[in-house]
Amino acid sequence: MKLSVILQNAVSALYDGQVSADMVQVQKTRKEFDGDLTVVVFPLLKFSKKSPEETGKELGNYLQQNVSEVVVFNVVKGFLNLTISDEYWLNQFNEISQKESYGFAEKNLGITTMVEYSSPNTNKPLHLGHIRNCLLGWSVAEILKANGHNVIKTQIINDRGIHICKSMLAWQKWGNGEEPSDEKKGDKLVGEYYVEFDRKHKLEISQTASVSETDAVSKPRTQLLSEAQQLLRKWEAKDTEVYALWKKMNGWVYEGFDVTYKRMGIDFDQLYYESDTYLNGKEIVLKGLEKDIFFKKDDGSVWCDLTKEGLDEKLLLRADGTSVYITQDIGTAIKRFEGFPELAKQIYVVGSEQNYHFKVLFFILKKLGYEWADECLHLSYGMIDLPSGKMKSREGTVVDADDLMQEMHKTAKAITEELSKVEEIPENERDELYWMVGLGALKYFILKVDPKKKMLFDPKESVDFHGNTGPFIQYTYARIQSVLRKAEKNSEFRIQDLELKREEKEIIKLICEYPQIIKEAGENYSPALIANYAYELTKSFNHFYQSISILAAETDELIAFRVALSEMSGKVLKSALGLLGIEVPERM
RNA sequence: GCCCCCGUAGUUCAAGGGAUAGAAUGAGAGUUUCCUAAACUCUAGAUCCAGGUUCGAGUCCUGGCGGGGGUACCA
Repeated sequence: MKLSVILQNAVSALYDGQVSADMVQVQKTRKEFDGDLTVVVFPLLKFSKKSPEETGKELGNYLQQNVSEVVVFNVVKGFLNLTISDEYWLNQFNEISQKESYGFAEKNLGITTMVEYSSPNTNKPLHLGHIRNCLLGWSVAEILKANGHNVIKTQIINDRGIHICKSMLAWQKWGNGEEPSDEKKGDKLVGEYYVEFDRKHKLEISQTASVSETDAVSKPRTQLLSEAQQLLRKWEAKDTEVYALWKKMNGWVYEGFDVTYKRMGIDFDQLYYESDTYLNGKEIVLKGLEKDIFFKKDDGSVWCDLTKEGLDEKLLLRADGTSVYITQDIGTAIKRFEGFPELAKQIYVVGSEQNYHFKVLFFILKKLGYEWADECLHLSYGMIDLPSGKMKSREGTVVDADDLMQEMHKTAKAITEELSKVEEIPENERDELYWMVGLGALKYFILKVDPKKKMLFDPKESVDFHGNTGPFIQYTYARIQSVLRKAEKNSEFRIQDLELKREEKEIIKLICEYPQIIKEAGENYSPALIANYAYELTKSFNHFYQSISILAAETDELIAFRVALSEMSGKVLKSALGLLGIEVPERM
C-alpha cells in the first residue's frame, strides 16, 4: 500500500490537479488523536479550493471507499486521521516475524565506504573525547553495513612527530628504565613522561630569564625542546638507537590502547600510521608545486591559495621543507583511495573543532584533481563539555577512558547487587553482566545525543541507570527473555483475525518502522535515531507489559500472539542496541 | 578583527515548515497476593529578545543579546 501515490490519484480524481510527491504529507498520527496515519491537507487546498475540513472529509471518503485497509477516518482542523485495519497490521507482523535479520538492507549495494575514527596521538592515553569518537565511528560503520554498504573501519595513528619525542626524551632522562606493569599500562606510562616533559620544560622556562614560551619548531628557546628536536631529526634520519626507542615506546602505547579498545568493544579493519604516510603527502605537495597548483613564497615555504574559494592561503610545507598536519592528511587520503580502488566514500569522524581543516583538505584534494574528493565527508561531532567547560590536561580535568569504564562497572555492580536479582545469575557470569550494563549505560548516554551537538558530561553525577538509559532497555530485554523462558513454545502459531488492543497495535506499528529508522540513521550518520527509536519501543513494550497479561491471556491463541509480539520486540531491541555496540543480558 | 556552530521545563536530551512543543531526571501523589518495581500511572514545569516570510515558525530570513569553536608555520 503506497498511500502517498493513492493520495496523488485521489486529488487528481477529485479535483483534477497534478500533485507532486512532496505535497503529499503523510505522518504518524499523534497519540492524542484517533488513527494510525495522518494526512496533512493544507498543501492540497489549492486544488480543492475548499476549506481544510471539507477537503479532509472528501479525501477521507475517497480513501475509505477505494482503499480496503482504511477502515475509518476523522478530520481535525486540517488533519485527516486514518485508521488502518487490524488485519493489515497483523499481516505486517506475520511477515516481519518470518524475516531473518529484520530491518537490515536485503541486498548489498556494492558501495565500499571507509570510516575513520579514534585516530589518537601516541603520547597520551585515550579520554572521554575519544570515547565519543570511537562509539560514533563504530556505530556509524555498523549502521552503514545494515544499510548494505561494505565498510572498512580505519584509523590514522599519529605515531610520529615532536610529541612522541618529548615522551621519549623524558623517559631517557628520568625514566630509570621504567616499563609498563599491571598497575600501569603502556599508554599511561608514556603519557606520564609526556606530562613530565611539559613540567620540566616549564620549569626551565621559569628559571631562564627573557625566554618566551614559544613552541616554534624552527626556533627552540629551551634546552629541553632543542633536545627533543634533536631526537626528531635523528628519528627522521632513522638513527638506529632512536628508532628502536621509538618502536619500543609506541609498542607500549599500542598494547595499552588495545586493552582500552577491547574493553570498549570497538575494532578496526585497517590501520594507517602517520610514520608510513607522512612522506607521501610531501611528495604530492611537491608535485602539485611543479604543476603550479601550489606556490612557493620567498622563504621557501609552500602554500595553497584558497582565496577564490573564500578561504585563506594554507601552508603545506614549512620553509625548512618539513610537513605540517594537513600535509600528511593529503598523503593518507590518496593512499587510501589507491589502496582500495573500489572505495566510493570516505567518512572522517572527527570533532567539530576541525571543521575548517577538513573544508580546506577537501578543497585541496579537489584542486589536485581527485574527483573522489567530493565523496569525502567530515562527520563532525560536537565536543563533550564538563560542567567546568572544556577538558584540559593542564588543569587535570581530562576524563580518562579506562577510569571511566571502570567506574561504570563499579556502579553497575553496586546497583545490580542492591536490586538483588543476582542470586539467579551464575556467579561466573556476574562480572560480564556488570560490564554489559555499565558500558550499556555509558554508550547509550553518549550515542543518544545527536552527533552534531555538543554534550555535557558531569563526572560527579554518575551516568544514570534509570529512565531513558541503556540499562532500562537492557532490563526490558531481560524481562522479555524471562517471559519467553516461561512460555510454552508454539511455533505453529499464526494469527488470523484478532482484535488488537491499543497497546498491541502500538508495538506493531513501531516494529514496522524499524527498517525506515535504519535507513534514516544511515542517511544522517546518526546512531541517535536508533537510540531514540529503541527507547520508544521499550517504553511501549513496558506499557503493554504492565497493563496486559501475556501468559495469562484468555485464549491459547492470544497467549501465542502476545508471546510472539514480545519475542519480536526483544529481537528488534537486541538488533537496535547491537548497532550501538550495546549487548543485552538474558537476566539482570 | 574575520569565519563557523549553538541558545527548548530547575537539569540533561527530543521534535525531517504542520495539531495542544515530547521524554528523562529532579519535585509532588499513587501502583507489588499478578509474566523481573532498573518498571508503570497521575500532577506541576520550557522555545533568549525584537522584527519578517508563510494558511502554519522551536525549525527559514534579518538584527540584537548570550555561550562555544576556529582562524596568526600545533595536531
